[in-house]
Amino acid sequence: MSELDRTIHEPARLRILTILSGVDVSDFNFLFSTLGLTKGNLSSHMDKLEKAGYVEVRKSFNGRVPHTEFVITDAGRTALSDYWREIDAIRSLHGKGGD
Amino acid sequence: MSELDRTIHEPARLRILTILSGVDVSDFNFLFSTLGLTKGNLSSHMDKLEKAGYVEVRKSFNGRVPHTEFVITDAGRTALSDYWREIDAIRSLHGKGGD
DNA sequence: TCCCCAAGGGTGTGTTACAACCGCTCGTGG
DNA sequence: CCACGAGCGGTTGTAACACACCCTTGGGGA
Repeated sequence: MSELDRTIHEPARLRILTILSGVDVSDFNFLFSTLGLTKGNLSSHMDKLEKAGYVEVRKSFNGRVPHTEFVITDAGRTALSDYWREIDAIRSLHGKGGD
Repeated sequence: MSELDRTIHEPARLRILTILSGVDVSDFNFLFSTLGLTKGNLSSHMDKLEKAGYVEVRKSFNGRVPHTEFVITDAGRTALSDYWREIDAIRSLHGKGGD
């Protein structure tokens, strides 16, 4: 009965990871405006994802303006697809006998 | 950006509701042994599901032995399928542009 | 030139919510 | 009288989210 990965299960992070799994790279502002989180909140979610090893954070400079980009890691991809597998497993609990 | 129903999103309750959606009726002991939760924990989850109107609790007596059964309500079924719809929506965020 | 403000990208704090566990209870059957 | 079914209540710990604030840079106006 492997438990769902709580790092991923949180809706905000699930959205983030799923988005990242579909693009090569995404920047702070895109996620910020897409997700409707506060910057602080987004920042701490990204922090958590980075600490879990699911995303790589790339800080660059556009001239002198800091620019933060995020890339999903292999571990992140793996964890995400495991997560979806788990979700599907739960979904298919529908139909078990139990009376 | 409708938010996921947190009542359902909790893994234990997601499993419970999904199981209930596939059987006519399920009793306390079945869920207890299936899910591997403590009784107190299971009880409080069921309480939350009942308060949300997602399950109906049927307390009967087998002779004099209390027997508790749970049935998913229409509201529960609706909320659950909405939930799966939402999950699918998130899942399909995969593929949005954002560079 | 100086001033001020906005925007990018955060940090730190506090509140609120809630999951999970434990111990207790209360009734019943053996 | 002991165990079991079923559940309640309290506690603990953690986490999300908001909010307020910070620092830096770029740009506009007087």
